[in-house]
Amino acid sequence: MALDYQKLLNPSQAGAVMQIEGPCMIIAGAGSGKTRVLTYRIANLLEQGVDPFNILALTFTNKAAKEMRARIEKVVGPEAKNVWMGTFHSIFARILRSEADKIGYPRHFTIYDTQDSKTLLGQIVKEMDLDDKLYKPNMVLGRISAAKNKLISVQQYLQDPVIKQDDEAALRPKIGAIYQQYQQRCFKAGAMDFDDLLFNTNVLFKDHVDVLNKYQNIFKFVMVDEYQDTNYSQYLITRKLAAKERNICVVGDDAQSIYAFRGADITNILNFEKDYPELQVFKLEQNYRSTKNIVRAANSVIKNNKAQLRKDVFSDNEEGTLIEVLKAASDNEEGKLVANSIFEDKMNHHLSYENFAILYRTNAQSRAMEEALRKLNIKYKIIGGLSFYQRKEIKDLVAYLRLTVNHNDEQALRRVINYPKRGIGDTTISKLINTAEEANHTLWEVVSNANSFLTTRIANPIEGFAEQIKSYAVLAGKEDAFEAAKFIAKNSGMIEELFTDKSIEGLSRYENIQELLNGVKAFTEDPEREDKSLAAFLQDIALVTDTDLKDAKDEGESVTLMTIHSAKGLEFRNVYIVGMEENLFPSQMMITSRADLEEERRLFYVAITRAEKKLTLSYATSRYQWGNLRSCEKSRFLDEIDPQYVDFKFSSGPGSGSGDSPFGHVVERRSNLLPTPPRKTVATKYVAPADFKPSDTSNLQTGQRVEHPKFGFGAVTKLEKQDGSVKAIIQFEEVGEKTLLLSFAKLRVVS
DNA sequence: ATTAGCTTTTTTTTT
DNA sequence: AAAAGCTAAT
Repeated sequence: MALDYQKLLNPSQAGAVMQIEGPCMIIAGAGSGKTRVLTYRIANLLEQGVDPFNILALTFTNKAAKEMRARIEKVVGPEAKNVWMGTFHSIFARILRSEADKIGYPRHFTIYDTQDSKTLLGQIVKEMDLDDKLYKPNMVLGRISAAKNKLISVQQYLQDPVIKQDDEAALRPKIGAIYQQYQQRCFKAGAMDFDDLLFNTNVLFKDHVDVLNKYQNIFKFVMVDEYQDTNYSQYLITRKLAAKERNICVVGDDAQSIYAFRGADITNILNFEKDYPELQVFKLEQNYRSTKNIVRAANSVIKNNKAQLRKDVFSDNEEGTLIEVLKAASDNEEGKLVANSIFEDKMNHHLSYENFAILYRTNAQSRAMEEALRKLNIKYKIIGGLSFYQRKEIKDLVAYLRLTVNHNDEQALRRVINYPKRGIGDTTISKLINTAEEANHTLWEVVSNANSFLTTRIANPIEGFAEQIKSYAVLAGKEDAFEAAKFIAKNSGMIEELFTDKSIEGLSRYENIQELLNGVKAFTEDPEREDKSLAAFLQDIALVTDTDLKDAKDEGESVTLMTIHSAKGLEFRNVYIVGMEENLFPSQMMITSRADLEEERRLFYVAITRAEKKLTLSYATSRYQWGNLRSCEKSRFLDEIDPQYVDFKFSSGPGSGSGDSPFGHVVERRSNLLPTPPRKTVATKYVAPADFKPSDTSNLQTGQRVEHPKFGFGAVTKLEKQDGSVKAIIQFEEVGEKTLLLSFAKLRVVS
């Protein structure tokens, strides 16, 4: 049963789907059906008889991979399961595991997360007696990471005169030495950080041509989604893999490149044609997601960027409503306005909370939103933020598991060697590390033979600990991940430690451990999983982020809260972008260079184009930062939107940063809507008339005239009883029809 | 070696 | 506001 792609797709989409051999680039504007094209393209490959095992599809998030797999499965059936699909990191981690011995790593190497890397760097800086104010882990890691993403090895780093000059000019000449030490320590611990996964894949392909050959023959068709976000290291991997067959198809949108901070290099997409002169290019310019207003507004914003591929994204959808801008007096006020607006829209348009998303630049902004939503009893879910796997208690237990699988995992060992308390303090640990360093042993070798290095008094608890870990390893070799993890949690004393802590946090920590064990159980009970070992479980979670995790246990209808970065690739009917303020969005750290500012603008573009029907932007004129109130200016990005697509009625118009237009003094929308606004020059928080008192509305009748502190005067047109609560539909003079819940609408009956 | 209580620092974004 | 780091007392 062949699919009729011409019918299912528009001409450029169909073109991209039908073109299966040779290099191909799809420039896909936001909402242009990119996933659809990728899905059908793979379906088409399978239909043409390509073996699914010969297709490699690299996506940016696990979630995107999962989604695409599900969609392909719908079209072509279970064969889709065999397509190699995943993130760069997860696919190449898998390959590195099976080829690990070729580059001198253990098969069960640990993947250090960012926290592990930073901790290790901190430790190294301390050991090297360097100034920890000068060599902050964040900064050093950034430098090392940037080097790795450009495939600059330790040796090259130390030899390069330009790098040397740069570091010296920044008064940080020792970065190279730290890099060297860091790599050695990771290697000895049998650990790779995120960047190593890609770096070492390159090493593997460079030093072992036979291995490269093998994978070139496996991956006859290579596809890369979100190509604009790849870095040099990723670029080279795909180029090498595709060198033989030259069947490479990349999909991207330069306007949505938002990961430069992670080494993404936009020139990868801009220069793709140089590598493949026979390249075929398809442009998807029709947006099927959003209204005309939203698409045009987004275009008017991105126009301000200098560096970009020209394309014209357009929409044939309805005109749609104008973009609304809300101005609030504080971050909490902003939360209230947004929560109210969501509630009203849901009621007035009979929507589900699933239709709403609140997007922000930084995770810290979620708090004000959460509070406001909770007050209105609106359910919400937060994507990202502090991930489950970053919680202390989870990291502790995972450290035990990691250490069980890889005894040399230094960070895991240091984390749990004295948790729960075993009387092994900092001095002892330093001693162990020094001994390891001097004798050129790994930390584990010293720990498991403590008696030959230290006095029995101190050595005994240490060897006891080592014996414990060894026994876990024996167990893990026999039992599945769940049995092993359960035993380790109990035997290590962690369960007891947390159970005795009766504080609220202690309780939630205990529950989190249970939750993790449930996760392990689900893992081992998954019938599609062949390898149920503890090692396999750890591989599985090392690269899982919260963004991927959450929707697994969705609890009913709820508003989605997340950063704009996490929102990439998603869409919602109504979108709120909050915190539209200078120094927040664009971020303070991104306003000093043109390139950075342009990335922020692309981020704003991504945010706008998540919305299907309605977009609301909000900002606050003051905000709490580190415990004290700071005043804020509205974002320059607001003024970059072509004003014809914006409804400023609840805010000051464009160009008036400090509110000197006739309506500039309006502080928030309520005050503007009062029938006779007692306008004051000073901002007041609640601007309902001072004498406003809500009446008892339990006997409210249809037809009665009422006053509402926000909406002004109106008449009740209908009353609806609905499981205990009463909804009133009221025709207001100023703002039209609204549906309000009597239980918390403040109404005054006008007699 | 451990802990309580104090001071300092921290907020970009994610695989 | 909260977490992490530090000092002094046990």
